[in-house]
Amino acid sequence: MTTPDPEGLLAEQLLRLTRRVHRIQKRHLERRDLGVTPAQSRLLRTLAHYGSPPRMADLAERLEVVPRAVTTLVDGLEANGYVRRVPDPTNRRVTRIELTDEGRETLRELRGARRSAAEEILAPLTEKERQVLGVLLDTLIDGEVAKRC
Amino acid sequence: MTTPDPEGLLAEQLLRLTRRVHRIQKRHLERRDLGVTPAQSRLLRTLAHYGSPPRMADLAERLEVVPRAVTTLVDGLEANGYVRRVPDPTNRRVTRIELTDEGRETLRELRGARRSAAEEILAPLTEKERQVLGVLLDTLIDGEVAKRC
DNA sequence: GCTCATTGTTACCTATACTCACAATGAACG
DNA sequence: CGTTCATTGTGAGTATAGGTAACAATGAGC
Repeated sequence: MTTPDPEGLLAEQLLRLTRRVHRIQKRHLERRDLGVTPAQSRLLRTLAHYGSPPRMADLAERLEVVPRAVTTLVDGLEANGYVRRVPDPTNRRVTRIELTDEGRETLRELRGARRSAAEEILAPLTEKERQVLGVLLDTLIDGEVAKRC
Repeated sequence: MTTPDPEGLLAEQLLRLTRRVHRIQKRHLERRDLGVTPAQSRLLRTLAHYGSPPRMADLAERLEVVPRAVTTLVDGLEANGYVRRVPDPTNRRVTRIELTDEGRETLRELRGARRSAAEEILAPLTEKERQVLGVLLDTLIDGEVAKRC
């Protein structure tokens, strides 16, 4: 457009794009019919990065949401048998979240959904442009984290 | 990380960043205490781009949401006196949405909120990097639009 | 042993956007 | 003219994602 306001526009673009990412992601997830919402998918994916089952609080921090939000997500995933709450033997306050075999299987299928969704979104960009975009987004994300410390 | 999955990661980064944009935007809006939510702010801004008052349907298309969603947003803005619903004399089905003087005033204040929010988000990037990011995001957005036609 | 911090959860609220159904209106056409 | 069909906005209800506040159970420090 002709607005002399690149900064405001950037936020606008980001939001607009993400609404789209959400929609596309949701559609690809629904197509697989696994009963997994985008946020649950994200938690599942995050879970796979841990060596040993993390605590709820760990997940909350990693996902950048309040602990209460994690409870709801885990509830849904547990109802579908994708994760399991296991009590920590050394500290009875904490519950650790474990991927079930079914959860691992689902994760594999989700990877396909994620890939096709990403491909659909990023289609207009060349490989090189995608790399640049990745670096820029990383900078933004890390910048924010650094500020907090 | 070490995940050999740049495409899935990009979507992830985008979503993560936008959650943050949302939070920051919301905080900056609340600070001004204008009773305007992020989505309402976006509608208000969109409204300013029209020469003559658009129809609800126009706004829905521009905002890329279903018409029903616009109703709710306009309800909120109208309750605060920022916009006005005016019947179209030539077609009694359509309602046109008009910015009030107060709405225009609010828009000016919002610009400040938007700028400071954007500055906070984009702080880690140089001017040049911001431009590149803008172009890339634009490409993604336009690519999607082009595909639809 | 008392106080205080940590951990997850119950209960509730908000924002955003969706579908479906519907009433009012306009347009097309026999 | 009237019948049919498309357009336009909205009521009703739902889903997703997140947030706050209060709380009970537990652990840690002194």
